Amino acid sequence: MRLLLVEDTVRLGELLSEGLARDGFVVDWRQDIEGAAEAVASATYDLILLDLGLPDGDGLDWVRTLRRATDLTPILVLTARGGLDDRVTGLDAGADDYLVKPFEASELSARCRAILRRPGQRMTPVLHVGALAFNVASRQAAHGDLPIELSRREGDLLETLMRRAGSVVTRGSLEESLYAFNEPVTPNAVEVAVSRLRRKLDDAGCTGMLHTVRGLGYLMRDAVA
Amino acid sequence: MRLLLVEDTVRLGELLSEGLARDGFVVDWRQDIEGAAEAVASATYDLILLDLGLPDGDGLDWVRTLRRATDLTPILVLTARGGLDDRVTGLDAGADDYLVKPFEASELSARCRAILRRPGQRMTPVLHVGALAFNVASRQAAHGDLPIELSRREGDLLETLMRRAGSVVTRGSLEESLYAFNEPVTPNAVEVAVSRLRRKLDDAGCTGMLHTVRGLGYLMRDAVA
DNA sequence: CCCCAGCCGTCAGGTCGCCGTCAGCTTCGG
DNA sequence: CCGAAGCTGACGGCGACCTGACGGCTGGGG
Repeated sequence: MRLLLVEDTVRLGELLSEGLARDGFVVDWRQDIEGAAEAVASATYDLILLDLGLPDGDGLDWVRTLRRATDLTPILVLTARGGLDDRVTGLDAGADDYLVKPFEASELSARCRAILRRPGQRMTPVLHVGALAFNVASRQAAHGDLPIELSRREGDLLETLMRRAGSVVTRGSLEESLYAFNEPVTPNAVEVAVSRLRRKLDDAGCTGMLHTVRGLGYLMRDAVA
Repeated sequence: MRLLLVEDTVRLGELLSEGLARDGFVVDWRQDIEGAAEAVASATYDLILLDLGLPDGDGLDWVRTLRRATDLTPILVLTARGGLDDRVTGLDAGADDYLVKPFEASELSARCRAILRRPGQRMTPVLHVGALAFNVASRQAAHGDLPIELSRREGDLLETLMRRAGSVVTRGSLEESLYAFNEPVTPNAVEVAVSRLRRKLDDAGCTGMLHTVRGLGYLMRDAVA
């Protein structure tokens, strides 16, 4: 789960980035609308956290721009203004939810999870591919009744692959969803992660579900002949 | 997906070419506007990556020229100048997006993917010819329900043939869409690729769809008696 | 604070599939 | 029946991918 945090206060930005990262999110942090627009153009986010009152423009205008461009990424607005009017304006502009400052980092994480879990959103609590299941909230995988212990990366990887089960996920695309821009990483990192995940799946009896598509990427699908 | 990279710095050009190639793009790299214009005249690109500040002219002028000639290939401008004015000028000239240096190769790839995925979809997700289908995104082919495993080249080849199904595609034209200029290749390479593709299609039951037109090229069409 | 354990990114060496080349064969037109 | 065009089996180099080993880092005890 990759988030874009747009917040101009350095102190707060750092704090929130850390808190969210600690809760397992991959976070890109930008400090103005220009930077945010750039980030959105370069990567796909599962959620955008947007502070209003940015130095280079009105955040809500940006929301409208995004929506006009048919970008449906959920947006959570963070603001000090808590009045009902502001709230309505925000939701009208196309935001999905509001969180009024001040709040705890942990509260923010919880709210993020809630939005991502929302009905109609992309997050089903439990993903299934054949006999393989992955509980997104608890980060637990299982093959039938047999639980599979996964590390954080392995879980993230499995999640993205399962979400796009049946189609090829490019290495670049995986890299994008596993790492923020400020985490430089060799291309090999993804291979290694896949290798380790594959081993655990195999050990659990899920053989032949995670395919390599040479020159393109990886493909998750139910083991069919 | 074939890209034209226009960048005069040798070091950077090499780096980006490699990075993009690694992410599955076919890349032609030119170092000046003259070379770029030449390339555009002789091949069709899915995206142009244009550095400004080239030795033989202003890149933005070239963009305007292209647009005036109704060439709508998406253009991503790479530049060190990040000011808002420059940005506006670039977009006004007809560029589709801006990426400010310095950036990572992986970031560039991501941006390319984002642009290519943009609405306006120049690309039908699934091509059909008779019972034969090819999913351009997942690079998977199928005859009815039976999936057909294709290598990268085979997929590229099938894609071009299916896109022009019903008309003869010359060997030269195939060569152009499969290979970048800097990949020297004997004419026989295409024949071999066709041969291998034909075998896989035959094995999957798609007999007699891929015809040879002696002296001209190849023709893909539904098998009719 | 130190130590230990697990995670994970890096590296290097090995394996293997892809595909371009070649050469010999087949097909086709005249 | 000849020559040119096209086909295809064999081969080999290259590079993508895999994986075991290593070590920096982090988080949790004690």
